[in-house]
Amino acid sequence: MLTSVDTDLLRVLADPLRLQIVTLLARETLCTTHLVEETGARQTNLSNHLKVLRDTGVVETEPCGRFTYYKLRPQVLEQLAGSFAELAATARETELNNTKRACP
Amino acid sequence: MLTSVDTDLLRVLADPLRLQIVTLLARETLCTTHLVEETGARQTNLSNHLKVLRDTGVVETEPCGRFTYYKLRPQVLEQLAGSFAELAATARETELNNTKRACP
DNA sequence: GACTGACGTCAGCATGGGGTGATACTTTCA
DNA sequence: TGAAAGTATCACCCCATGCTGACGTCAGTC
Repeated sequence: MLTSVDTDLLRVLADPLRLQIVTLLARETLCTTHLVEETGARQTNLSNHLKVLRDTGVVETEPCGRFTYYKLRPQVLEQLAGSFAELAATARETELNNTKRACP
Repeated sequence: MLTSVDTDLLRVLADPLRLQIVTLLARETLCTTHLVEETGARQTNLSNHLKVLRDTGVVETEPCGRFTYYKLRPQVLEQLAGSFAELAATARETELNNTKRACP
Protein backbone atom coordinates (compact mmCIF):
# COMPACT_ATOMS: atom_id res chain seq x y z
CA MET A 1 0.00 0.00 0.00
CA LEU A 2 1.22 3.45 -0.88
CA THR A 3 1.76 5.81 2.02
CA SER A 4 -0.19 8.89 1.08
CA VAL A 5 1.55 12.21 1.51
CA ASP A 6 -0.04 14.68 3.92
CA THR A 7 -1.42 17.52 1.82
CA ASP A 8 -1.75 19.78 4.85
CA LEU A 9 1.95 19.47 5.54
CA LEU A 10 2.72 20.11 1.87
CA ARG A 11 0.50 23.17 1.80
CA VAL A 12 2.31 24.52 4.86
CA LEU A 13 5.71 24.00 3.25
CA ALA A 14 4.59 25.35 -0.13
CA ASP A 15 4.77 28.96 1.05
CA PRO A 16 8.06 30.65 0.07
CA LEU A 17 8.54 32.45 3.38
CA ARG A 18 7.73 29.37 5.43
CA LEU A 19 10.10 27.24 3.37
CA GLN A 20 12.77 29.87 3.87
CA ILE A 21 12.19 29.67 7.61
CA VAL A 22 12.46 25.88 7.50
CA THR A 23 15.68 26.07 5.47
CA LEU A 24 17.20 28.54 7.92
CA LEU A 25 16.16 26.46 10.93
CA ALA A 26 17.63 23.34 9.37
CA ARG A 27 21.08 24.90 9.75
CA GLU A 28 20.75 26.40 13.22
CA THR A 29 18.23 26.99 15.97
CA LEU A 30 17.12 30.63 15.89
CA CYS A 31 14.78 32.98 17.72
CA THR A 32 12.23 35.27 16.10
CA THR A 33 14.54 38.26 16.09
CA HIS A 34 17.11 36.36 14.07
CA LEU A 35 14.44 35.26 11.61
CA VAL A 36 13.29 38.85 11.19
CA GLU A 37 16.87 39.83 10.35
CA GLU A 38 17.44 36.92 7.98
CA THR A 39 14.18 37.07 6.06
CA GLY A 40 13.47 40.81 6.15
CA ALA A 41 9.82 40.07 6.86
CA ARG A 42 7.75 41.89 9.50
CA GLN A 43 7.67 40.40 12.95
CA THR A 44 3.90 40.00 12.85
CA ASN A 45 4.06 38.20 9.56
CA LEU A 46 6.74 35.84 10.81
CA SER A 47 4.84 35.19 13.99
CA ASN A 48 1.81 34.13 11.97
CA HIS A 49 3.85 31.76 9.83
CA LEU A 50 5.64 30.34 12.86
CA LYS A 51 2.28 29.58 14.43
CA VAL A 52 1.32 27.62 11.33
CA LEU A 53 4.60 25.71 11.46
CA ARG A 54 4.08 25.03 15.16
CA ASP A 55 0.52 23.79 14.67
CA THR A 56 1.67 21.40 11.94
CA GLY A 57 4.45 20.07 14.15
CA VAL A 58 7.20 21.16 11.79
CA VAL A 59 8.96 23.24 14.45
CA GLU A 60 9.00 23.33 18.22
CA THR A 61 9.70 26.22 20.57
CA GLU A 62 12.06 26.60 23.48
CA PRO A 63 11.59 29.73 25.63
CA CYS A 64 14.76 31.48 26.76
CA GLY A 65 13.97 34.54 28.83
CA ARG A 66 12.33 37.10 26.62
CA PHE A 67 13.34 35.17 23.54
CA THR A 68 11.73 32.16 21.92
CA TYR A 69 13.96 29.73 20.11
CA TYR A 70 12.58 27.78 17.19
CA LYS A 71 14.05 24.45 16.17
CA LEU A 72 13.14 22.11 13.37
CA ARG A 73 11.77 18.61 13.98
CA PRO A 74 13.72 16.45 11.54
CA GLN A 75 11.27 13.51 11.71
CA VAL A 76 8.66 15.46 9.78
CA LEU A 77 11.00 16.12 6.88
CA GLU A 78 12.35 12.58 6.99
CA GLN A 79 8.89 11.10 6.73
CA LEU A 80 8.06 13.42 3.87
CA ALA A 81 11.25 12.47 2.04
CA GLY A 82 10.40 8.81 2.59
CA SER A 83 6.88 9.17 1.22
CA PHE A 84 8.09 10.90 -1.92
CA ALA A 85 10.86 8.36 -2.38
CA GLU A 86 8.31 5.56 -2.15
CA LEU A 87 6.03 7.31 -4.60
CA ALA A 88 8.94 7.84 -6.99
CA ALA A 89 9.96 4.20 -6.73
CA THR A 90 6.44 3.07 -7.56
CA ALA A 91 6.40 5.43 -10.54
CA ARG A 92 9.77 4.04 -11.72
CA GLU A 93 8.40 0.52 -11.61
CA THR A 94 5.28 1.57 -13.48
CA GLU A 95 7.46 3.20 -16.13
CA LEU A 96 9.70 0.14 -16.38
CA ASN A 97 6.83 -2.33 -16.75
CA ASN A 98 4.81 0.09 -18.86
CA THR A 99 1.80 -0.56 -16.65
CA LYS A 100 -1.16 0.96 -18.43
CA ARG A 101 -4.90 0.56 -18.05
CA ALA A 102 -6.69 -0.26 -21.32
CA CYS A 103 -8.94 2.32 -22.99
CA PRO A 104 -12.55 1.78 -22.02
CA MET B 1 25.13 24.36 0.07
CA LEU B 2 21.57 23.36 0.70
CA THR B 3 19.51 22.57 -2.38
CA SER B 4 16.44 24.70 -2.02
CA VAL B 5 13.11 23.02 -2.63
CA ASP B 6 10.99 24.42 -5.43
CA THR B 7 7.96 26.06 -3.82
CA ASP B 8 6.05 26.10 -7.10
CA LEU B 9 6.30 22.34 -7.36
CA LEU B 10 5.27 21.99 -3.72
CA ARG B 11 2.26 24.24 -4.24
CA VAL B 12 1.22 22.14 -7.20
CA LEU B 13 1.46 18.93 -5.20
CA ALA B 14 -0.20 20.46 -2.13
CA ASP B 15 -3.67 20.24 -3.67
CA PRO B 16 -5.57 17.11 -2.52
CA LEU B 17 -7.02 16.30 -5.93
CA ARG B 18 -3.70 16.79 -7.72
CA LEU B 19 -1.90 14.63 -5.17
CA GLN B 20 -4.56 11.97 -5.66
CA ILE B 21 -3.95 12.12 -9.41
CA VAL B 22 -0.21 11.78 -8.85
CA THR B 23 -0.72 8.82 -6.51
CA LEU B 24 -2.98 7.10 -9.04
CA LEU B 25 -0.56 7.74 -11.89
CA ALA B 26 2.33 6.37 -9.84
CA ARG B 27 0.69 2.95 -9.99
CA GLU B 28 -0.43 2.91 -13.62
CA THR B 29 -0.64 5.11 -16.68
CA LEU B 30 -4.23 6.33 -17.11
CA CYS B 31 -6.29 8.48 -19.41
CA THR B 32 -8.63 11.28 -18.36
CA THR B 33 -11.70 9.04 -18.40
CA HIS B 34 -10.09 6.68 -15.90
CA LEU B 35 -9.17 9.58 -13.69
CA VAL B 36 -12.74 10.87 -13.78
CA GLU B 37 -13.93 7.43 -12.66
CA GLU B 38 -11.31 7.07 -9.95
CA THR B 39 -11.54 10.52 -8.43
CA GLY B 40 -15.21 11.32 -8.99
CA ALA B 41 -14.25 14.85 -10.03
CA ARG B 42 -15.72 16.66 -13.03
CA GLN B 43 -13.91 16.33 -16.34
CA THR B 44 -13.35 20.06 -16.62
CA ASN B 45 -11.90 20.23 -13.14
CA LEU B 46 -9.56 17.33 -13.82
CA SER B 47 -8.48 18.81 -17.13
CA ASN B 48 -7.54 22.04 -15.38
CA HIS B 49 -5.49 20.21 -12.76
CA LEU B 50 -3.84 18.05 -15.39
CA LYS B 51 -2.79 21.17 -17.22
CA VAL B 52 -1.14 22.44 -14.07
CA LEU B 53 0.66 19.13 -13.60
CA ARG B 54 1.73 19.21 -17.25
CA ASP B 55 3.04 22.77 -17.01
CA THR B 56 5.10 21.88 -13.95
CA GLY B 57 6.55 18.84 -15.66
CA VAL B 58 5.12 16.40 -13.15
CA VAL B 59 3.26 14.40 -15.80
CA GLU B 60 3.57 13.93 -19.54
CA THR B 61 0.92 13.04 -22.10
CA GLU B 62 0.74 10.35 -24.75
CA PRO B 63 -2.12 10.63 -27.24
CA CYS B 64 -3.83 7.38 -28.18
CA GLY B 65 -6.63 7.94 -30.66
CA ARG B 66 -9.37 9.89 -28.95
CA PHE B 67 -7.80 9.24 -25.60
CA THR B 68 -4.95 10.99 -23.83
CA TYR B 69 -2.79 8.94 -21.55
CA TYR B 70 -1.08 10.59 -18.61
CA LYS B 71 2.07 9.18 -17.08
CA LEU B 72 4.13 10.35 -14.15
CA ARG B 73 7.71 11.56 -14.54
CA PRO B 74 9.55 9.86 -11.66
CA GLN B 75 12.56 12.21 -11.79
CA VAL B 76 10.52 15.08 -10.38
CA LEU B 77 9.48 13.09 -7.32
CA GLU B 78 12.94 11.65 -6.90
CA GLN B 79 14.52 15.08 -6.85
CA LEU B 80 11.93 16.30 -4.38
CA ALA B 81 12.57 13.31 -2.11
CA GLY B 82 16.30 14.00 -2.32
CA SER B 83 15.91 17.65 -1.41
CA PHE B 84 13.81 16.85 1.63
CA ALA B 85 16.18 14.09 2.69
CA GLU B 86 19.08 16.52 2.49
CA LEU B 87 17.16 19.11 4.47
CA ALA B 88 16.25 16.50 7.08
CA ALA B 89 19.86 15.36 7.33
CA THR B 90 21.03 18.92 7.92
CA ALA B 91 18.36 19.34 10.58
CA ARG B 92 19.47 16.10 12.28
CA GLU B 93 23.03 17.35 12.43
CA THR B 94 21.91 20.68 13.83
CA GLU B 95 19.92 18.85 16.48
CA LEU B 96 22.84 16.57 17.32
CA ASN B 97 25.36 19.40 17.65
CA ASN B 98 22.79 21.70 19.25
CA THR B 99 23.80 24.44 16.83
CA LYS B 100 22.19 27.60 18.13
CA ARG B 101 22.74 31.28 17.44
CA ALA B 102 23.23 33.38 20.57
CA CYS B 103 20.55 35.83 21.70
CA PRO B 104 21.27 39.31 20.43
C1' DG C 1 6.30 50.54 39.56
C1' DA C 2 7.45 52.41 34.94
C1' DC C 3 9.63 51.54 30.71
C1' DT C 4 11.38 48.82 26.92
C1' DG C 5 11.88 44.98 23.98
C1' DA C 6 10.29 40.33 22.32
C1' DC C 7 6.25 37.92 20.76
C1' DG C 8 1.54 36.72 20.07
C1' DT C 9 -3.32 37.68 18.67
C1' DC C 10 -7.00 39.69 16.22
C1' DA C 11 -9.72 42.00 12.55
C1' DG C 12 -9.64 43.78 8.04
C1' DC C 13 -8.17 43.90 3.35
C1' DA C 14 -6.68 42.07 -1.05
C1' DT C 15 -5.18 38.58 -4.09
C1' DG C 16 -4.59 33.85 -5.84
C1' DG C 17 -6.36 29.88 -7.14
C1' DG C 18 -9.86 26.03 -7.16
C1' DG C 19 -14.60 24.72 -8.93
C1' DT C 20 -18.06 25.12 -12.55
C1' DG C 21 -20.70 25.77 -16.93
C1' DA C 22 -20.51 26.87 -21.70
C1' DT C 23 -18.14 25.97 -25.64
C1' DA C 24 -14.69 24.46 -29.09
C1' DC C 25 -11.78 20.97 -31.07
C1' DT C 26 -10.54 16.30 -32.53
C1' DT C 27 -11.21 11.50 -33.46
C1' DT C 28 -14.08 7.52 -34.23
C1' DC C 29 -18.01 5.24 -36.00
C1' DA C 30 -22.50 4.49 -38.23
C1' DT D 1 -21.34 13.48 -43.50
C1' DG D 2 -23.50 13.70 -39.14
C1' DA D 3 -23.44 12.17 -34.42
C1' DA D 4 -21.15 10.96 -30.33
C1' DA D 5 -17.39 10.60 -27.21
C1' DG D 6 -12.95 12.32 -25.19
C1' DT D 7 -10.57 16.29 -24.01
C1' DA D 8 -9.08 21.21 -23.73
C1' DT D 9 -10.02 26.13 -23.06
C1' DC D 10 -12.22 30.17 -21.38
C1' DA D 11 -14.77 33.29 -18.29
C1' DC D 12 -16.67 33.66 -14.07
C1' DC D 13 -17.66 33.21 -9.05
C1' DC D 14 -16.14 32.61 -4.53
C1' DC D 15 -13.47 31.28 -0.74
C1' DA D 16 -9.00 30.39 1.54
C1' DT D 17 -5.06 32.51 2.88
C1' DG D 18 -1.17 35.76 3.13
C1' DC D 19 -0.02 40.59 4.66
C1' DT D 20 -0.68 44.44 7.65
C1' DG D 21 -1.65 47.59 11.59
C1' DA D 22 -3.27 48.03 16.17
C1' DC D 23 -3.11 46.20 20.38
C1' DG D 24 -2.21 42.91 24.32
C1' DT D 25 1.03 40.20 27.13
C1' DC D 26 5.09 38.78 29.38
C1' DA D 27 9.99 39.21 30.90
C1' DG D 28 13.85 41.96 32.13
C1' DT D 29 15.99 46.45 33.65
C1' DC D 30 16.19 50.84 35.77
